Amino acid sequence: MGRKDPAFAAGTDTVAQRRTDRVTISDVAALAGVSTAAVSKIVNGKGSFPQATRDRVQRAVVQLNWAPSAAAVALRGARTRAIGMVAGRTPDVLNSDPHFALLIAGIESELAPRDHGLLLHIVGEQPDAAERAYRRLATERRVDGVILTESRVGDPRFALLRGLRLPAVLVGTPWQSDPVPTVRAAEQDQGMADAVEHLVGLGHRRIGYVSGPEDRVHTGRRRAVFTEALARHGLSPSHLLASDFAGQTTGSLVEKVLATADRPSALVLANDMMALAALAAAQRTGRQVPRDLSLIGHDDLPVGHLLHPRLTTVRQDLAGLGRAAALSVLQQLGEEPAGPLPEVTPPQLVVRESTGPAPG
Amino acid sequence: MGRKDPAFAAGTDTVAQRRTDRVTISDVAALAGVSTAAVSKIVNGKGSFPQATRDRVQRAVVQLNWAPSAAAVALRGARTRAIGMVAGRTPDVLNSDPHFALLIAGIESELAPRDHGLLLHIVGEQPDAAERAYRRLATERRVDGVILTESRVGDPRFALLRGLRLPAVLVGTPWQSDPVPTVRAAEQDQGMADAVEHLVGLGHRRIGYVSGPEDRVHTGRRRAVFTEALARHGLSPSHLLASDFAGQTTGSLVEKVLATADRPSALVLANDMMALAALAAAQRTGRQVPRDLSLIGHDDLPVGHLLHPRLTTVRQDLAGLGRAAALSVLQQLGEEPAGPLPEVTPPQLVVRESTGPAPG
DNA sequence: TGTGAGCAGGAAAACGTTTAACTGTCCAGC
DNA sequence: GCTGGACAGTTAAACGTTTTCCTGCTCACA
Repeated sequence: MGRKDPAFAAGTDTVAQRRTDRVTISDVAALAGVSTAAVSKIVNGKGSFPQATRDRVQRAVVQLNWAPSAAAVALRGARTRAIGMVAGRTPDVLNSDPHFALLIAGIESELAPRDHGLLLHIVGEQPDAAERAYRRLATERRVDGVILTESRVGDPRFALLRGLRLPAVLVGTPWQSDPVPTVRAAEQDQGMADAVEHLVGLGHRRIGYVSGPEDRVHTGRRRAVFTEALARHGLSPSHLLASDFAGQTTGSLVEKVLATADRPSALVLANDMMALAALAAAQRTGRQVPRDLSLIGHDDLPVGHLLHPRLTTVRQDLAGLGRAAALSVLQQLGEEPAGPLPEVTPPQLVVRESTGPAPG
Repeated sequence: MGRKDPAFAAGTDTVAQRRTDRVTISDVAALAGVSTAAVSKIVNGKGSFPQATRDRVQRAVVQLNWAPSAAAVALRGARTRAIGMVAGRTPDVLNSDPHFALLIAGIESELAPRDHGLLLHIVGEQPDAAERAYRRLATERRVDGVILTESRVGDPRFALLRGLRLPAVLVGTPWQSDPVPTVRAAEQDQGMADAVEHLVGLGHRRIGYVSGPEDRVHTGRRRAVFTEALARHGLSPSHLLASDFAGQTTGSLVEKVLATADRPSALVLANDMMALAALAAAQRTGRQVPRDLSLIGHDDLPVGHLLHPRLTTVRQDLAGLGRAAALSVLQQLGEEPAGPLPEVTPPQLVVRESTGPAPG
């Protein structure tokens, strides 16, 4: 067994300490009676070796429980086998919007089987914090590529990452025509358009939209789609509100709007948590959903169909987006054969119980 | 500028390619006119150098936008500056339980300012998947330490990590007396006990408990606390149900219980999402909360006070736990001065609107 | 004039892999 | 008998840092 262990020239008990220390490829090589090069090639399936040698090496690997040091592999020029993601949100907003969790789950479901890690950085809202994070990720060569979400108006990250030569993929709609690879669903506006059709078909005429933060690219886009869809029926939005993603703000905003005389009979909201807040606000002010007010959310988070009434919403295939994004970076890295990415299900209106005929 | 660049012996345009490649410490050294050793010492604040030299080096660093390669630093024996976390849950359960997001946010809030990364792995529920993930993290030396959550009955991870010599900290209650460092709140059972007191005080006598999966350590513990608190009033649980963490299961379980003749008048649930599902189930079967049924959740997730009625719950300081956990690993690594960890607020009953007097 | 301290900084090894280039042996074919 | 090729590996360089000794040099002081 341990008979073949190399006895390096070293201080007497340094060796002892060494032995209990991490096991390296040389230990494996010594135990298998071959060179480190042979071990490396065999575990990486590179050269051609007789079965007997391969077995000896494999046994040694298992016996010593060896795995190549990620640092050494990375240094040697191979890959880090890690993908980065920087979330530019404050912790509590992040928390109240499970959107991220779903996306990350999708990403990991592709990364994990390929033995890649996800290096997550949650930085505050300040734009330079995110930039610093990316810069560090790149110059320290901590990751092979990054996944971006929530592109913003005038987003500086694309240029930054190009400059840093860090492969990247954006989940969502890029700002202008940024040449960064992008994953998104086909017909991505259809869901929102359908939502408007649905409401108009139910007789609603006073329909408002509560958007997320203005600096997100999708905020403007979705609102535009909303407005255009209304325009096709000769209508215009009764209210255009901008909230942040936190439920509290949305709640009081909605309460205020509902208190006015020209209140909407239906509200479309930028995500499901905002819709949940709106629902609560309506109930709190003595209104019933959908009798007095119809609500449509966005994303189709699991919470939506636990509610009473169940939430009508525009389903987004967040996990699918995450999966596609992960595969896209891996393709750029040559870790995954090129080819079409898996389909991302287009946004789709899911009619449940929070929408109904217009009152009166 | 580039005049001092070393001209390595190499093919003609290989050099050109090299130049556009990543910048290394030698480039900085050449530009500043010193050795790489000097650069290293100066940026790490080690030796003593005259201010002029320090300035030259700093300028060169900035000019070339250099940062030490994480791989090289790690290989040299310093730290990876990354902490690992393995979530042994399926993606959709992870998603429907925002508990994780909050914890992660807390962890990152301490890690980020110290330039540490969080390497996240989401593996399925199979126990060996998690074990493999830890093993890889350790043998590949990808992280300096790990944070564990959700200790399970007979949890093999502690022994595993000790064997791997990977510093670890557990968030929550260890199984038996595992000698792994642990962060948890003081008086961690008080919240649950108060919940029972609260219900009994409102006149409830038929009180049930809906727990999470049996293999979690806290499942048994909380249920025991629940049962004991009832016993102090000469009562015993009217129902003890075990659900998973998914809302669906809980919903149908609660519907079923409410349909029986000996139904409880109050229900305590293992987390807020389960309470939300229970609320919906009650409403769906025509019952009003809290008139016909009182509900108490656990964790105090933001969603709880967006609901109608607002959820009475046992608040847990998840972000605080995350922060303390992060600091605890950093202390073990010597990255953070030893000292008391920040206080984690003890679990605390937050009475809101989902609990009321017992009916009839 | 010699000596030692203190300063400013350099040379080189080490960390653990991967890989290009090479070596030695054996055998087939001419 | 010699060449060429396949086989079964080995040697050594390279990746980019950090760190442990070093080496000159200057200057004060005996």
